[in-house]
Amino acid sequence: MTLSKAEQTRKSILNEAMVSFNKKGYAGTHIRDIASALEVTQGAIYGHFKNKDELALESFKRAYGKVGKALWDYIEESDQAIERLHRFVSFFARYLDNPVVEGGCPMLNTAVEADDYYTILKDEVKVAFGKLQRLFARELKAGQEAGQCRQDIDADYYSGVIISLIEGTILLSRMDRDETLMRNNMHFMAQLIDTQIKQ
Amino acid sequence: MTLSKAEQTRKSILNEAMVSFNKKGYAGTHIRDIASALEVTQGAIYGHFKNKDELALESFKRAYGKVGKALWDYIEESDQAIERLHRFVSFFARYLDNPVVEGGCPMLNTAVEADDYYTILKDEVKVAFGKLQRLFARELKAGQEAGQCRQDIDADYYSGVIISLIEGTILLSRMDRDETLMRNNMHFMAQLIDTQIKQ
DNA sequence: CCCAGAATATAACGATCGTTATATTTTATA
DNA sequence: TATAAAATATAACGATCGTTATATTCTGGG
Repeated sequence: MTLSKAEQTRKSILNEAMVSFNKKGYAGTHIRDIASALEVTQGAIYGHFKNKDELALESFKRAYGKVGKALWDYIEESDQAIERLHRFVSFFARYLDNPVVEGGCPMLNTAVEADDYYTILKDEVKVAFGKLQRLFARELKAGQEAGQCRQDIDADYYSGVIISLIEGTILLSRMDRDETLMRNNMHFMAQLIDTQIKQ
Repeated sequence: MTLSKAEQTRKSILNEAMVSFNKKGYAGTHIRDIASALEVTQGAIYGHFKNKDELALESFKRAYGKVGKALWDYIEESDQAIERLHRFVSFFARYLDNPVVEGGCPMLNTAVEADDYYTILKDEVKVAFGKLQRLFARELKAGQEAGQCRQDIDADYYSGVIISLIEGTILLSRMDRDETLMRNNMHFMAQLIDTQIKQ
């Protein structure tokens, strides 16, 4: 499992690019900056990636893959349906001070910039959001089957609400670095789980 | 109130810039594109605005000013507290197909890109979000004074939840142009007002 | 209607962008 | 350890960026 020299280079490029794209966006990220930050040349980058588009796409995939894995690992620490839903939500509280990828939520950041133009990137963002929504819905349905969640509620409905509220909260709370909004909204979602979802 | 020739030019530049910044962001917007779209020269633009930063700032102010005015006009059509809260929320349903400014919510778009770098722009976004949050909270408090909203709830708490959920919903629903999420979340917020806020 | 001053056009600057052709160095293997 | 191939460095390309100095055109008050 030891990486070759070239694979290490590729990985370090991808890591640097991932952070840069997440912090500065597509248009604000420049190949030269990534190269000089790593003390390699632009030629080295183009040896590993066809062009900026491919680098951006791979960077985003890596970014949301990291988020998904960290989220899943956190959820998996419990095997109780309600607790797992609480963990799904509270996981994102860390996005204020210590996001999985520097610069905040990659899906949020990429969604905004990719919206009208970069079609390939936008399609990948849709995939990522789809996975996230299905993940919460699946957990809720599992809770229903386990008799711990109400049977008369629509899992997809609540999944959409929760994901929207999480992303909105990350956006707003990052603006003024005040913990109040994050804490309030986390409390609201916890209440929502206990009063409307919990059996 | 008739505008001079020069004032008309300035206004048309600002309008074009406002849309471009809202659709393509700061880094993705170029002075040349604005000039050629209006069939004026770059010199004309620099005659009216000091530089790109000033143009971006003025554009954002104009953009969220438009949003605020349209929102306020819509709310003002009713004088019943609960109805006004419902209008506050439902106003943003239009952001799917017909946003106030082409390209979606200016606050959402600008917040993401301005987050880590463009300090002046970020400060203005904070001002805009602050106004929006205070507006909802003020309406809720008015409802409390009128005896139409519960006395034991915190207006600022619910204001933060609602604004976050609105912005998250705009983000998510714009991704796949599916009306379902927008409709679901609008329904959720309406329920929230009727069951937790309404007296 | 004239003409000073404002508005706009022209043209170019230096910097920087993404990308590529080619030279050099390094790596992995025989 | 020799060597072909892979990885990386060098250097430059054309395009485009924000900005500005200057020339020209237009506008509104006398």
